[in-house]
Amino acid sequence: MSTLSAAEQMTRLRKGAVEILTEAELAAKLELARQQGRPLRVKAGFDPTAPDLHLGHTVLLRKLRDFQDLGHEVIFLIGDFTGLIGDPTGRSATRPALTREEIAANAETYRRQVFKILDENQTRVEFNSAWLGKLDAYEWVRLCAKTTVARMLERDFFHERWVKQQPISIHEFLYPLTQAYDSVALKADVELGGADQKFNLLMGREIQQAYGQRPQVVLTMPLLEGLDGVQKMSKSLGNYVAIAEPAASMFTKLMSISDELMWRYWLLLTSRSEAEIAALRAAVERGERHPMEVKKELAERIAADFHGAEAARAAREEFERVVQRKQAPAEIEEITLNLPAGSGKTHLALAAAIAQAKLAPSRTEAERLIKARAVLKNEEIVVDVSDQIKLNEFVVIQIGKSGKKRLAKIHLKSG
RNA sequence: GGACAGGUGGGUGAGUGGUUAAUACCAACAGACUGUAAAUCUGUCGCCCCUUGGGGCUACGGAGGUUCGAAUCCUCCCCUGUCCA
Repeated sequence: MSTLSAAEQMTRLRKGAVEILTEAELAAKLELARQQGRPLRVKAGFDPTAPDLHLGHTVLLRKLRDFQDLGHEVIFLIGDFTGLIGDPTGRSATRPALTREEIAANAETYRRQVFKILDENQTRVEFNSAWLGKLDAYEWVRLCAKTTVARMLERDFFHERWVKQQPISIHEFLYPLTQAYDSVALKADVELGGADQKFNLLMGREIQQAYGQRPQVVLTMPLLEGLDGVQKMSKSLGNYVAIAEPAASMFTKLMSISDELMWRYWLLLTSRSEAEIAALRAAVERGERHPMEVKKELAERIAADFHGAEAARAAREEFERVVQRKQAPAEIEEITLNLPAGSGKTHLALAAAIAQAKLAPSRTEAERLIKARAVLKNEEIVVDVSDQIKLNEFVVIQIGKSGKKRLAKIHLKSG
């Protein structure tokens, strides 16, 4: 247990949080925990729908880590049962339910990734099917009886869909209800979630009380904006940085964020205190620090969290060499393409080669890129749409600007 | 169970028999610019084949039908919503 006072703990826990409902209750729980030497049970649920975690997920994980550092018990709850329902949050349409096999595979992927942030020794991993799967019909009805349809329709996205005459399936109402029941089953003292989870988290408080428990404290974290700085980071929008991706790619992507967004990332993705970040920002505004340098430091820190300081440093150097000085990268992927045997062909259209090498999604798209003067062959812009590669030729193909370019060395062979 | 409305390309959403691979906006991709950006401007934005121009194929919930020709008309089916019970 931490020896820090409740007030000192609060300072750390408040950093970056959107809301704490209520702060007074949390302070009281922290104080009680300290006196009794009993850590708080801090719960956060994860939908096993996204097999790859990205930086957006780490905002919450980092806050859980804060609790761990203060000596509290973190319950990493994998919603394998609720995954069968499909969380309707943020969707205007019903989300397809996952199969048991998909959920199991995704849950495993989660486990492998979260301990880059969380301390494995202080983390209890639970699956909510353990208790939800055992509820019988009688108990389900009793659970459903603890809230009302009107209460459900208060939730913004249900309300929106209701007003817009869009479908709402009954089982979607079960999602907040089951998530709330998880808190009952775990006797959670605190539950963390994204700001969009507020309704579900508050439902937990109500249902806990209905089952005669002390309500959990709700702590919500912001949804991290994606690389575009506007929409929340998500895989489907393509504006994300995955935890599992290579350091160099992480670094490059992070360098592409706007200067304004950089401060959000400093706040939510690093352990720097709010005071330190404010000082850094002031220095940039006074012109003492160059935003690019500060952004590099940010990118390097984040890359280091997942790949270590050395790899992060290398990623930075690679970025400086390849993107800033436009020099060739250390390694170029080599792709070998085969001409059909016996076809008698001695060359392949460049556009076709690009498509086959998966540097572009289709040949049509590859031709468009050539027409847009975005394709470089051996460092020269390709002007001819019908350019070709000869048999046994090696060519270095580069598409797009150095920052997000696709690069490969293509070797055409007879197969 | 009855009455009515609707299902279009990644998204929103036009289009009611042919000049529609399908208006517009957003997203996406590329080029210019730059501090690596962001913003802005420009171009592209179904797939395949030959190729600086053209050809073919697939597409407007699903299956049939009418027609020289259908996203557009007809029939049946599936899905969604509203009102009534």
